[in-house]
Amino acid sequence: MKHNTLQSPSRQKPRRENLADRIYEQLKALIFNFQLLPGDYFSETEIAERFAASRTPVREALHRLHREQYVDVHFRSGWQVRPFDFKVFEDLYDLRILLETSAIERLCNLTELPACIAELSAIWCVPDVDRVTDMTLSDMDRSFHSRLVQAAGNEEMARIHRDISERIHIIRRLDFTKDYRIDATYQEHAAILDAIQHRRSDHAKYLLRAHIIVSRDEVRKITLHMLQEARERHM
Amino acid sequence: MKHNTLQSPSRQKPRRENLADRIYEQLKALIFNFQLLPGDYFSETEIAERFAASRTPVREALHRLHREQYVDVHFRSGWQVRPFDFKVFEDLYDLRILLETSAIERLCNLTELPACIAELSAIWCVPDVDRVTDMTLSDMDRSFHSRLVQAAGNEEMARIHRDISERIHIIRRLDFTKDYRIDATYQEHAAILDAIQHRRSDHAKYLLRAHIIVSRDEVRKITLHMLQEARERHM
DNA sequence: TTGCTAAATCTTGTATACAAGACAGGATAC
DNA sequence: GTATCCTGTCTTGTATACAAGATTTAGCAA
Repeated sequence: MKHNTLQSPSRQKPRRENLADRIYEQLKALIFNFQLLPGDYFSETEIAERFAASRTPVREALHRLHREQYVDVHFRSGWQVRPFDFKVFEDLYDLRILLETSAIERLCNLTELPACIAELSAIWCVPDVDRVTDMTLSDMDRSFHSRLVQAAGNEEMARIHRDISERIHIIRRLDFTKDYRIDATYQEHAAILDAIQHRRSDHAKYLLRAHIIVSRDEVRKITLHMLQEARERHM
Repeated sequence: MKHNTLQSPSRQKPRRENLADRIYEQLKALIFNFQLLPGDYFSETEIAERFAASRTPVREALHRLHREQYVDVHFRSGWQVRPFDFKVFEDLYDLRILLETSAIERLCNLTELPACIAELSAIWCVPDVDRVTDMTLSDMDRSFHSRLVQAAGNEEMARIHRDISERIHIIRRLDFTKDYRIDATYQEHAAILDAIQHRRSDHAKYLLRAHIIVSRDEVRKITLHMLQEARERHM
């Protein structure tokens, strides 16, 4: 193979929108919205017809979703939305706790905190009346935790944290339908930020762990509830 | 879209070998062996001709390598082996330390250790003469650390640990060319296993952290050395 | 009704054709 | 000499055709 037959492109192009990406996003949305249910079988042709595209970009999107554990491919027998696996979510939550407490540890060892922390405080450490809700609380919560990890400066940890947060998000959203969690979320985030700003590492980690475990337990209940409902539907 | 137009395939098929997977592996090998150098540009057609295949499976392999951070795609301007980024490897090492110390912590809290730990001891806690070397030390080392994380029981952590270990492996292999590291590796692994078996969590974590940091520093030196050589070649 | 066989249908995997744009190099204007 | 524009070549992105096999279903026998 000849090397360097291509010249170096002058600039990094902004990866203009392509069909495969669009289909990827929309397909993921279908899965997130339970329009494609865990366990459902479908074919590339079906998806291609639905999006008025050819199989090529659909395949690219599906293989990407496969790598990200959302769907499974069966050789010459179609695709399947990966069924919920209870343990996977438990494991992902534990991994989140690990990454986020590590981030807190690192942040608390800094003499000067990144500007990002002050920005988070401006969002979360506010009286009730100043609370903005242009995002859903679910998205705001995800953003809070992601930015916390990002602020610690390890890009790889941040990238993985984003990925697993998104995977959890499928089921996590369902939690925030309950109003009483809104106040609690604000208070808990504010307390965590406060502890970080006072460099109380262990306390911050303790608060965060408790905060995430509440989520995990809620999700556990939701999962059980969904399984129950699914069973009833099929009886 | 009609749901469930497909019936459930009776069995999980063993995903028979396909061309895209083969090309993916071979392409990764090319990158690992520095036959494709970081920074090199190439096109899908070149790769396809080299492997006597069409662009379709090549594209699938390349997109997979892209998601795994090995290559970059430039819109209508070819592909590029992602240049080495020093900080990425540093970050990956820190993530490894985090995952592995977490695994040790968990293992040390078990009343009964998984059988896997005894198996590892059988490999690493042996006198010099009993050392087997059917694998390269580099592969054995990777296997040791992966199995340690696997033993802790969190599948997601184990999966991510495997992925990052593989990414580090590109450069990590170069370290084990030095003979004096062989003895050290055996001793350090044995010491870590011993500490785990005696439930000395903090000590095991301390040993492991030191063990990985040595690797990281070696890699750092290698990277600097390679950069130096590359500079000299281009002068 | 039940069980078996074979063809018809449908699936993914792969090769190829086409489209739209990026890039290099040369011609041209000045 | 220098800058600009044009054109040909090469690139990836997308659509489509074909291959090989898995699944289903119709048909038939007992």
